Amino acid sequence: MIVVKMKKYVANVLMRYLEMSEEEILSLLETPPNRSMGDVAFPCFTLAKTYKKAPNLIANELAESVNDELVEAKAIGPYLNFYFRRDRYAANLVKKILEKAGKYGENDLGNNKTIVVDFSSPNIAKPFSLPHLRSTMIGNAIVNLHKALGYDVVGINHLGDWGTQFGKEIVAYKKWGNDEEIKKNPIKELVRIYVKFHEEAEKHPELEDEARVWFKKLEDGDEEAVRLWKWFVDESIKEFEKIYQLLGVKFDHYMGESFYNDKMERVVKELTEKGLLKESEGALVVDLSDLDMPPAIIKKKDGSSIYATRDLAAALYRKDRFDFEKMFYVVGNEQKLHFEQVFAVLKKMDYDWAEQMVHVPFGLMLFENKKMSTRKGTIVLLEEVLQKSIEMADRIIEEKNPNLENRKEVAEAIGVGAVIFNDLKNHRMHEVNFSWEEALNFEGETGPYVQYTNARTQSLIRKSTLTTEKLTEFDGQFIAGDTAWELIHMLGQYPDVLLKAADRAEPSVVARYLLDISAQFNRFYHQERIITENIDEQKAKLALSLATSYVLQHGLGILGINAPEAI
RNA sequence: GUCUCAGUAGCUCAGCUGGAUAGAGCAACGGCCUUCUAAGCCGUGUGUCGGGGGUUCGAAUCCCUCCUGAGACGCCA
Repeated sequence: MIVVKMKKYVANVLMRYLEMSEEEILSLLETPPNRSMGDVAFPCFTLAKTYKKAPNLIANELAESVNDELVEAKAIGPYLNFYFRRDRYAANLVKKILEKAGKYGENDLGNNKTIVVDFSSPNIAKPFSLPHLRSTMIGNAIVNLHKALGYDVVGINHLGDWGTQFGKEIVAYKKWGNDEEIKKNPIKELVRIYVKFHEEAEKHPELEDEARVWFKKLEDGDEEAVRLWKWFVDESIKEFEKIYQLLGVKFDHYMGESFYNDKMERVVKELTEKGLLKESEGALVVDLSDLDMPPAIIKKKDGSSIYATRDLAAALYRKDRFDFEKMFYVVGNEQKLHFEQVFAVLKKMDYDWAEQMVHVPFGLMLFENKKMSTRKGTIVLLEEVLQKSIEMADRIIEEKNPNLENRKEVAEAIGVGAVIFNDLKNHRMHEVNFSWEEALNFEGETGPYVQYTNARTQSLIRKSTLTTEKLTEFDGQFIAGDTAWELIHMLGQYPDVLLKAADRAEPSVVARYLLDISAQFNRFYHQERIITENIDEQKAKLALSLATSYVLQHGLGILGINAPEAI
């Protein structure tokens, strides 16, 4: 038997002595704070009531009776602590990881069921700013996680290519736009006139009405409006694609809001038939007061659509087309209420699959402690951040490893990796206050640190005379020392790390884990010589290094970060 | 005002869905490159876990309440 999950194994051992199910025991098992207290701990507090005995007595008695070839039980106070036979478990696990190679940690839990992830979704005619990085990379990680768990994943970029802002953009263009500039530098010029629109609208509120008129024209298919809109969209997508390529993010579909233009009547019709629509202050709304929510506006008083209508149309369309098991919306927390309303409306329409939709919110990204705003021109461009980071990586390579091959590619991988990792390492709900210093830091808890550690494992493999194919049999006693053992203990948890990250839709779980693995591998590396004279010893240690490398590369891959072989 | 989210070391943050002495990184100081990449490793921490109640064998973690900050709250997305 190949044992990967320590807790599962211990639970099965305990089942021989206790009248509890595997699940019950598993829910109680924990990992002791340090390895000298064992590898898995079973707290006996809850048994005290049923056995009417003090927990430490129960632990003692169990310790005496438990007898197993792979695991030894010892009582420490009220805890029953299990110590695995290190050499056997180590050889076992590392062998298993090497067999699965780059697939260790994956499983087929998803059973090819479909999930849809709606992410990134930048707004047309606006720059790809730093806050969009969050939706893009969190969404990308959720896509990768679910693929690794055996789901069919459909990634959709729900581009913000429709809405009143295009009315504003058209008005601004007609008043202040400069064709030459737009051709040269589309997004920059479009933003300039958009910002100007808002400045002017402060003084002349009637501009807002003009914008609404133009948006209505756009919805009605007015030739000029459509032509301008299409132009803005095409220019914007060109710029976005450069960034997606740099980030290594791909979508199965670009289906922006405009895609649902001809699908919204169905929503209105259905809502009407189901008697959910009512008029309020000139608009058509779905009343949600029974759920303590403000009404969802379906049609504005001028008859034009609004984002809730489009989101409803999109949900119905996607359910029809993809028949998803689950759909994730990776959108900022400030839209929480909006999604609650959309889900609530679907439920009122009697679609029980509304339960399968989840909003995955994340905290705002701030700059100098303030919300970034296109209107106010207080945004940090992602492109600029990536370029600076890549330059920084290149400078460091110049300094530390000037003869590196593929230097340009590596600098890109590290520079981009640093920015992505910096964004994904913290809990997604936290607000992130962007700081140049932190984003361009490559030491400590950073992407480059993990990439560096992986490059070290690769370097060992290159240096060794052994080939990786020969690493199938080795003696676990050489990787049973304290630092190696802690590393092995952690490597064994990777499958659960992926499950947890997917369950919580929380990429930072993976990022944190990779930092821990890296730190532990580096301790091992410094403390023990890996390429030793003793070939058996070298075999075992190299196998552990290779196993570590598989996990680091896989984890970085989940986060959407490249892992160069040498940096 | 109502709702949501956050409040852990000087700074940035972890803390396994209630457990054994609350941990990392940054910054600071001191060590470690004639042997596997120093983007590294080792050492040095007096923390009211925002305050106050409660739940229980046990609370940073769950409940209540208050304070602070951010965001949302019908025709923007």
